[in-house]
Amino acid sequence: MELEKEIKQKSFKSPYHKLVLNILFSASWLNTLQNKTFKPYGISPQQYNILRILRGQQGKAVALSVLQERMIDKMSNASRLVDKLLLKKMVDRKQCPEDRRQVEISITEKGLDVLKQLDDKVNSLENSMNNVTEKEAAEVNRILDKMRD
Amino acid sequence: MELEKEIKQKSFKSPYHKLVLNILFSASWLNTLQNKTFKPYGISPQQYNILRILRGQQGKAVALSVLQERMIDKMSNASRLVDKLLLKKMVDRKQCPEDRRQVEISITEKGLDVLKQLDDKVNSLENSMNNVTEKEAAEVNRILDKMRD
DNA sequence: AAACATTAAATGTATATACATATATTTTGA
DNA sequence: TCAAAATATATGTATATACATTTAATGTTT
Repeated sequence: MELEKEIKQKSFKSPYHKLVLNILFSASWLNTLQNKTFKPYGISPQQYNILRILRGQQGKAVALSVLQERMIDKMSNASRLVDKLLLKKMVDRKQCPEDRRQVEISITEKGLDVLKQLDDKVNSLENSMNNVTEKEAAEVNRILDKMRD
Repeated sequence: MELEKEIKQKSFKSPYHKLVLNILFSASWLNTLQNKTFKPYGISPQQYNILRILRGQQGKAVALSVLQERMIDKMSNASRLVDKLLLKKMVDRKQCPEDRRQVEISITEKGLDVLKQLDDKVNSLENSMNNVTEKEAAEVNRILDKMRD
């Protein structure tokens, strides 16, 4: 739906102004969808993000700092998010023997299982955007990448 | 910068998958910029959003529910955000006599003054996206609006 | 008009975010 | 080699978000 209607604003002072609001609004919209998807499994979007990064490591443990730099939201607190996942036994954490400042995080069977159950739902979330063509998606990606230069 | 580099991911399983991450990442990026811009004035991006909506009313007071439906982030708690702005004397709040359930919020001189000081900085934030053309911005707007249908 | 439903806003609570500061360990270099 | 700098993570704190529940006022129905 047009952003104008979503936030009841008649017009924007420039396409750039609308762009800023549109990105923020769309992210909030996606976040709400994700929250609803993940909630039944007791995790948040950022916790899901961490589990996805860990699964991408094929069972290998990675330092917390690696998680930090790969997360979508760099400002979120990886240390405490890992705490939460640890309580839910979805990740393991152990001190790294070579450098005892570091901790190494890996995903557990339970974590993998939760991700597996979520895979279909996450896919259908992405498929629900099928009114956008692949070409259009790629175009937005190109422009957003450029915007952040 | 390419999202692939920003979150150190080699590739994405589809342009749609990248699109979701790109919107979330770009929103977080914008949010960080906004936080830095607003912080010296003691307000958050959502509080700024409320002040902007109120300024758009030409001094007229509006019900809290009007703020709610015009905010970018519908999930944020307008009631408590108004509390914070009230403490900083940037808005006024009074009970509506016709319907005492409602409260009417309006922006104060101090609120207008803060916005005025911020106008230039917000403009230059938008101008910093000048590597995106107007046409490209409009194209992204069109596609995001369609995505949320 | 009394009972019930609806609406507007406030509040409670758990979690997350933003950012500053602290702690522990390793690295560097005088 | 030992003090200082750098690094990795954890913690503290204020605010914000997500969402359920509560409170107060108004509307509706019979």
